[in-house]
Amino acid sequence: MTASSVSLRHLILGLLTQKPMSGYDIKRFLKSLSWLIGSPSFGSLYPALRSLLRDGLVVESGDPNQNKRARRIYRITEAGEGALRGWINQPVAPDASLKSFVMRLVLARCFPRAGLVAHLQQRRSQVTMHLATLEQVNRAADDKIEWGQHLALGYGVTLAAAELAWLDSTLNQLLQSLPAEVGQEERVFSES
Amino acid sequence: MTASSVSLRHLILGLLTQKPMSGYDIKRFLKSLSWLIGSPSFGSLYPALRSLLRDGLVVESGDPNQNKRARRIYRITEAGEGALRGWINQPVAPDASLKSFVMRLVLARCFPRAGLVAHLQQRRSQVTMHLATLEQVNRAADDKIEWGQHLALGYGVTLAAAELAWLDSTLNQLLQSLPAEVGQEERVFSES
DNA sequence: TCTCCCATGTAATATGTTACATGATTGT
DNA sequence: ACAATCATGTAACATATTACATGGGAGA
Repeated sequence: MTASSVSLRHLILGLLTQKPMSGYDIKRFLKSLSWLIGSPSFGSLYPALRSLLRDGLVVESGDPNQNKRARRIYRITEAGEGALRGWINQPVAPDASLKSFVMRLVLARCFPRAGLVAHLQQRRSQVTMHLATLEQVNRAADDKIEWGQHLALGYGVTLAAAELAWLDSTLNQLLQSLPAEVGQEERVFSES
Repeated sequence: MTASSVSLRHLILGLLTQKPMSGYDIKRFLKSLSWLIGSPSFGSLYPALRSLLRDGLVVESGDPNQNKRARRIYRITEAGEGALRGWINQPVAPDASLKSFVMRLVLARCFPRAGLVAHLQQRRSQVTMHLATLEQVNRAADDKIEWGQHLALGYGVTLAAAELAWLDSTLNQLLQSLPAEVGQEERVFSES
C-alpha cells in the first residue's frame, strides 16, 4: 500500500550480512517480526532470492546436497554488500512509515555507527512531527470526528510516545559509546 | 509486502461511513496516519474509487459542478455498507500486522460495540503472544545475534508493551460503557 | 504407513508505485 | 502574472498474494 522504500531485496541482503541463510530461514526470522512489518509470502521471497542470485548479489553457498529439493543456503557477495551500502546511504523519505523504519533497523549493523545515530535522530524528529500532527488532528475536530477516529489517533499517539522514549534511550546508549571510538570502530561496513 | 487483509477498498468504504469525501480528502486524512500505515498513492486511490463506483458500493454525490476537473464527492451506498459489514464480520488472521490492526481501528465505528471489544481482546492476546516470541528470540540467541537485530527486537518489545497498555486502558473504558446499554446501543451498524 | 513440518518453486492474478499530464483556484 | 496548492486521471512498470505442486525427513 505504501512505498516500502526498502524493498524485499534490500531486506534480504541485510539479513544475509549476518550469516548465510536459506529462504525458509529468512521467512522464519521475518515471521518473528510479522507483528510490526508483516512477513513476505514465499511467492515473493523465492523469486526475490532468484533475482539476487541472477544479479550476482548473492551466491549459493556450499551445501553439498544431491537432492533436487534441498535447502539452498545463500551468502551475500561483495557486489551485494556494495548494493546494500549504496542503498543505506541514500536518504529516507520524510514520511517514511514505521514499517520502513523497522526494516532499516534490522539492517542497523550495516550502518556505520555515526550513520545509525543520524538515522535515529532523523527518525526522532519525524516522529515528533507526526505526533504533533496526530494531536492536532485529534483536537481540531474533537466533536466532529467520530470516536472510531479518536481511537485510531489515540493509538497512534500512544505508540509515537513510546517510540520517542525508545529513541531517546537508544540514542543515549549509542552516543555514550561513540565519542570514544571515533575513527577506530567508526565504520562497521565501510571498507574491508 | 504482507497481506493487508484489509484492502484499500475496504478502508475507503469505512472512511466514507463518516461523511462523504473526495479522493483528495481521503488521501489527506490517510496522510495523517502515514506514520503508522503509510498512505496510498493517487495511482491506487483513484482507481480504487472508480472500481467502488463501478460496483455500486459508492455513488458520486451532489456537487453541482460543470467543470471536467472538479471535486468528486463520494458517498457510500447501502450495498457498500453491506460489503463493509460482511468484511468486518470475517475473522482476522492470527498474525495480523500492526498496519492491518490500525486499519480496522479506523473502521471502529462500523463495528457493533461488542464486536469491537472482541476485536480488541483478540488483538490483546495476539500482541501478548508476539511479545513473548520477541523476547524469546531476543534471549535465545543473545550473543549469537547481532546488535542490529537486538535493536529491532528491542524496538518491537517497547512498542508491544505500549500497545498492551493502550489496549488495557481502552478495553476498560469500553467495558464500563458496555454493560449498561447491552441490547439497546448494542448495534451501531447492524440494521437500519 | 500416515501425517506433519521442512523446503522450494511457479503461474495467474491483483495491487501498488512512478512518472506523467491536465486544469482550477487561491494567495502574493 | 506567477507560484503553490487543490484535484483528478492514465499508462507502464514493479511487486505482491494466492493457490497450487513437488518432494524429503521425522516421529507416531
